[in-house]
Amino acid sequence: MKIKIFNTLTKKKEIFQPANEDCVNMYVCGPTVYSNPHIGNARAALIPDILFRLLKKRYRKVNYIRNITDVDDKIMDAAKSEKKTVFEISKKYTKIYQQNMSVLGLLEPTFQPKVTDNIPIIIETINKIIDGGFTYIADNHVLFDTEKFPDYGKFSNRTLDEMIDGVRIEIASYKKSPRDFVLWKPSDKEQPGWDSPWGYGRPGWHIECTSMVKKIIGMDNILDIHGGGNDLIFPHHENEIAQGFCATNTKYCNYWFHNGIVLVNKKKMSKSLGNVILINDLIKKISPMTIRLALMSAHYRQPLNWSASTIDESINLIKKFEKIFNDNSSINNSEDECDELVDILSDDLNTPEAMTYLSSVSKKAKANRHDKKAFISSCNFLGFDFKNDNKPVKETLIDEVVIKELINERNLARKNKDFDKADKIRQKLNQMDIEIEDLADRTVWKIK
RNA sequence: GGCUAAGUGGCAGAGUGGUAAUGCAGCGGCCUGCAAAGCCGUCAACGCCGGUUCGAUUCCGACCUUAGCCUCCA
Repeated sequence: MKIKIFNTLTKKKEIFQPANEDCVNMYVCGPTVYSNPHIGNARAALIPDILFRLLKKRYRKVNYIRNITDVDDKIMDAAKSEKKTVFEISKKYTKIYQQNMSVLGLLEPTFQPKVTDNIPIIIETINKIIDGGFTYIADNHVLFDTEKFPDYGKFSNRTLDEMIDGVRIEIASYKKSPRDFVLWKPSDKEQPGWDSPWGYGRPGWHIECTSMVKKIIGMDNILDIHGGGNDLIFPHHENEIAQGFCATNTKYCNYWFHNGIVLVNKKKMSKSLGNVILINDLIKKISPMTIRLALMSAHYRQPLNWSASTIDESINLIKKFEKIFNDNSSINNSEDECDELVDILSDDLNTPEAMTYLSSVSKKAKANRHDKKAFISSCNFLGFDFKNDNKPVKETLIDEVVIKELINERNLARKNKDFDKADKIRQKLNQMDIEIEDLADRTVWKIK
């Protein structure tokens, strides 16, 4: 089984070959914990989740690292506006993030390092970069000198001239070049900070990832895979590559993958447009597995347009899957008959094709045991969990007793051939957002 | 302005050097008190202009359009 993945570094689809067959290391940029996670955060976590599952199938040991950035100016701003400490804010949103991801059926990463737990290694990494002569100090900041790294810009395919064309950037006066970036910056007494060789301060934006990678995989080892949203290609990952190389004088990472962003009404989500969709809001309306499926409906490198029809189609499909899954729940829950699915996913995580496959095998599942097993084990592999409460949160607010009484009343009316009354009751249930379905021997209901 | 990705039926979305999956919606039918679900059948598409080729939707080039990045961003 060969896993192919599009490598942003080479701009080609490549066969994945880890540095060490016995242990694969993958790092993915996790959230900065300053607000509620949105559907874009979910996509950025779900794609590596699928890749993680695939890698685990193939390799004995996989270290999946997803960081938590818990020091950042945005967190400081949030603390101010919520009138809480930075620590309270980061703790609160870390918890919500992890809960949200777990509800969506994501596996826990092997490591979830926090920046605040890793200040010593960050200082050590900065020291190595300084020792290599790639930095300068200005206005109490330690800055990375991009002039000293000739490959700077290669990854994101940018030159200084192009960037100056952008002109919208306000360049900090202490920078020698606009593209230089901060490794360490000073904090005042009110701000979070740590003592360092360069005074009391805190790490810049990019250095934490590089440092935590190196801490976990070892300073001189090359990372196999690094992922993140494609809006991180520049400057974040460009800067990581520069730092990562300059800290150890070795290649930083072999394979880079980037997921496309989530669009809402064909526009990127942003607070200013007011179109940010939070996981917490979404799970009130639609089930977690519906969200999971919707996020897989587009190929990961394409933008995913989130719209009413995206949701409707996912709801329809997941209903079918759930029904067939539950009808066959006696079949064991292993993942050992999902070879076809694994083949599909091995080709650059083709999740839309995987959904097509699931759809077709779900139809055949009624007829024969082999397809039943393939369907169940494919669902398991993809993390579709219908056993737990796969229901929108609003469902818990509904009074089951009342509904059951109405259904009984209606069935009595049907028995007496009083169809007028039966239809009226169905109408009433409809108004309560309850949809009913008459089966041969009973009536089932669900939330619309 | 520069860079990147993409443009496939009503919508979503695979895929391919020899005219193209699948899902939703639509239409017709079976089933049903009626619905729903299910099943069967069915209509319908490769942005535009050139080039390469026996042949291109697929390769190459120009153009148009859309989105993203170039500033914090998943």
